[in-house]
Amino acid sequence: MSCSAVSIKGKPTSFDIAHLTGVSQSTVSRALRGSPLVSEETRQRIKAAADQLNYKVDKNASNLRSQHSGTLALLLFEDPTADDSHINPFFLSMLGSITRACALRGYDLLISFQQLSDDWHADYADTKKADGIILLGYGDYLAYRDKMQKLAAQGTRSVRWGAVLPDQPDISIGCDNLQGGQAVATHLLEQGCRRIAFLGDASSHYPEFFDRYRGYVAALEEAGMEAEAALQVDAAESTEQAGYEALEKLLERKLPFDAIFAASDLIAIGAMRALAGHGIKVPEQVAVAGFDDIPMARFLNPPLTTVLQDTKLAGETLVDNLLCLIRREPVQTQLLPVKLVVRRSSQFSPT
Amino acid sequence: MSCSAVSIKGKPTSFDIAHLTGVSQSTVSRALRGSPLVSEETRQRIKAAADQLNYKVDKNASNLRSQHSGTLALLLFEDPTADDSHINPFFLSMLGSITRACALRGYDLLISFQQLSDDWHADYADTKKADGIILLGYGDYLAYRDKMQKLAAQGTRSVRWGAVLPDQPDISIGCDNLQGGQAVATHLLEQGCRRIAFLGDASSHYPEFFDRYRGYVAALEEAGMEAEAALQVDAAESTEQAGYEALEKLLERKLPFDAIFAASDLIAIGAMRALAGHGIKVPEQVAVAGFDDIPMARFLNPPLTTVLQDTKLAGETLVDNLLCLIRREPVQTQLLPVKLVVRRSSQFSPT
DNA sequence: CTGAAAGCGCTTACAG
DNA sequence: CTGAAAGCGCTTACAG
Repeated sequence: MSCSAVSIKGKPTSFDIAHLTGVSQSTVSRALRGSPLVSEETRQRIKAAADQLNYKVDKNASNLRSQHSGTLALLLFEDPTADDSHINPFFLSMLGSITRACALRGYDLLISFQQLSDDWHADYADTKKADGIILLGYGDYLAYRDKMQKLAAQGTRSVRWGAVLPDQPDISIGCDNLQGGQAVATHLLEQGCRRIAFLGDASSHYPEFFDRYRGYVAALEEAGMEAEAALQVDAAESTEQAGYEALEKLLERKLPFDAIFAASDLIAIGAMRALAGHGIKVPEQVAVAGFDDIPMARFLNPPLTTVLQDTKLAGETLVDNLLCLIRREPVQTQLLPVKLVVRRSSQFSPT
Repeated sequence: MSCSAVSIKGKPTSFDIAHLTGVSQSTVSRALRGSPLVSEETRQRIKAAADQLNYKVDKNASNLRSQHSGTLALLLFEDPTADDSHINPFFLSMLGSITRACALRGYDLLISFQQLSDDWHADYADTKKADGIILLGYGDYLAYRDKMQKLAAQGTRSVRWGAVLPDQPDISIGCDNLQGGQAVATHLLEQGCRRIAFLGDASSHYPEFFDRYRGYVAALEEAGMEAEAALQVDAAESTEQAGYEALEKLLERKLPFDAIFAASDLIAIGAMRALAGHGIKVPEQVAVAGFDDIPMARFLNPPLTTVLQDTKLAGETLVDNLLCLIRREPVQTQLLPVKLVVRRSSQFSPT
């Protein structure tokens, strides 16, 4: 089909619209950007012409000129697992809510999965492809802390999902891991469990797990008990495999335990598999609880007691805070509420 | 910290690097792009200076000039569910593999979730933000077919995940749904099931489901049986809820059945919940199979027999084909192999 | 309310 | 192998 008005090769430009409507190119630009300087009648004519030619503003040109991209970048850090096909469902859920939050605010989203070990090629901000960066993922906090520091030093605007720490170089949003951990442990104690093992790293390398652990310790202390170091088993990666191995390690210690508090749902799933392998019944003999409430938690056998993080709110908060940063408005680190979700895996009933 | 060589306000440009190294800006650009026209010695000097100033090529400028963006866009279509928080895990998995495939090929990826009902604002290509578009998602094929046609007419390069159809306006990559459906039905027949219900739309509105249904019909015919229309129940959306409702509808028909072939795993999960609600035992009384092999399939109770689609290969194929299109190389629609994964849910054992 | 003009930071013929 | 220059398609002071 040929155009009735002007014959144009390739994509039309604002000059084409200008010719077609008999105004200047500046006016076309203003009209399409919604400038109040253009009369309504002119704007309508211009819009009609733009529609007719299927004209769209070239973002590369407008971004170059106006020096912002209307785009955010999401960097998802993965454990460098051999099997690269599965991302922690919790982060997938975060990714979904961040994508939606961006769209609602008129921003596009670039995504990138990064191996923590790789060279951090978060060039999106440096190359002006994105106005700011959202960091997301598990991984050794201390290992990428200096990278965040570098980002901040370069003036890159970024927010991070993770533990809110006193000495951090950036803005972070996280859920109340401490309170979540405390809620889980309190619940398990209420079920009658007395020897609760914790599966997950409890060091400043993994501050979110550490906070969950601290909450667990706090709950025990509140109940007049003391946390036993031998009942904590590292599981740095938040994977099923790490959970499986952590439980095997726990069993090797030959200590009695009647509950498992896994630092994440994936770890809990692995632990449950290991328990089943040893013929230990969940929840009758050993109660189990996780953290995250990933979609499959309710479908497990038995359904998993866990802590729900509101990923929708989390995504929105991350995006909103980053947009504040971009607009140079003041922002603060924030702690989001969590909710204990009780399911059958914690219905402890020793005989 | 202040720069030792030249004092610069804001981000450095290629002119800054040129001044610093005593060459022209053109040479800086060539050197950084790896042009063979630059001597190795000069290139090294320029690279060193660029590193020192932390210079990065402005993508908006280079994209504008060179007329391509090095970016692909992924449009994920969602069922307009009220609860907007969950995306079908299968597509999440595809999203992961597409992201990785893009990264490996040096492309960035923009993502966007789209409601099928919404105005299709796939402006990424028109606005030059992306060189091409990947379409992904369930939804009424006929409802967005003309939109794809429009995309193609505008010269937008795009590939779609979905059924490979004779009359389609675009390039699509899909798995062999027909063979997958046949494999499931054959397996259920081998388990001794004789009255296999199909849960899922079987019309050209949902061509992937339709192909799975056709495979099921073919398997029955091969066994000398005929598909019974009353044993097929629509479940247009691929959601747990749709599966639940489909099974309730099936039960209302008061027809005997001994197996459920759900057009997707999510539908199977909903159906299993409904079966449990009626006290019907899976797999003893009714065998169940799904399609997709989403991560939670193996954790269900009982673990779900299903059809694995190789999402890694699928993502790579989509990206590679789109890149071919962008380079104006010939491409073809492709059918990817599937694999039956047998788990306990199909261990039919009537008493 | 509108237009002429400068310029965002590159890439790439063109000329040497 | 290198440089001077044009130009990608916009936005936005500046002048009216």
